[in-house]
Amino acid sequence: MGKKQPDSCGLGPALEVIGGKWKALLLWQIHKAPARFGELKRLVPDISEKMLIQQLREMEADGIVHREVFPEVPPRVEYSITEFGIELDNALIPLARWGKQHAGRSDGQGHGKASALAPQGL
Amino acid sequence: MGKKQPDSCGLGPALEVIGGKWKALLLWQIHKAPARFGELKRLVPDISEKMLIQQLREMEADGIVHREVFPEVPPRVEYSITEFGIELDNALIPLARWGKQHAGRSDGQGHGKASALAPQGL
DNA sequence: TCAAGTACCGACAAAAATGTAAGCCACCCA
DNA sequence: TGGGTGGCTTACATTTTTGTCGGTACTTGA
Repeated sequence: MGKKQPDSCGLGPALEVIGGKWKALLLWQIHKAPARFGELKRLVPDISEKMLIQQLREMEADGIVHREVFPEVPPRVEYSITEFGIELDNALIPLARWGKQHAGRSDGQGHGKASALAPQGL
Repeated sequence: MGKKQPDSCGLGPALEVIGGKWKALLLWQIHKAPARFGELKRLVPDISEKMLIQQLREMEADGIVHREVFPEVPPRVEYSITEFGIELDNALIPLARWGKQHAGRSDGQGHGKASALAPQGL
């Protein structure tokens, strides 16, 4: 256990970092422009606050977004993409392109399991 | 609902196709060489037969792998990668590279949720 | 006849991811 | 004093995903 198999590519770590229902979308938004909590909430209306904060925290822990608190009044927290996040974003471009090109083959629904992993407008 | 948001990249469809715990690993194996059911079971020992067949079926439905039955005795079923699958594979290369390069920053564990999405030796 | 191999199917259950709803704290405005 | 905003936190429930285990149909070999 914990042992890597000899034939491993780097997809495991990568999918851990952008996998799930929201991360890619959030990275995409934050990449377009830094945004504050409430702003992201508006940009991605279907996400719950719990998920939003949770994903943001994980992305911060993974070093792909940066969180900055401005001790103003009213309080302001801004999330921005890091260098590391930009690299990830670039690495995602070909994949996004593939998805875009070939979206809509057996589209509409895939095979009845379209909700938990990456739905929305990604 | 079901309406696409104006600012959508192609990651949604793509992540539906290779997201989850096993698909990337399976695609990776099948890409290296066509393989039969039992062979894949041996190559990816931790997957259950149910998951194996389920993922293979979905990947077949998504057009990234091809399933061919040889009416021999004993029966033989071979899974191979399609053109479409190869394109996906290529689109995954940068992501894999990113993951490989940066695996092991806060590694060992990410943030306590390392099992369901892409674990193993990807 | 019995065991073993191949490629599955399907009921059920555990685990993981996501959602809901309520509340907290600090501050402003009226 | 009450209500509103911003950025959260927490407990609990639901949905999705994955796993376990047993069974099927066929055939070869002992």
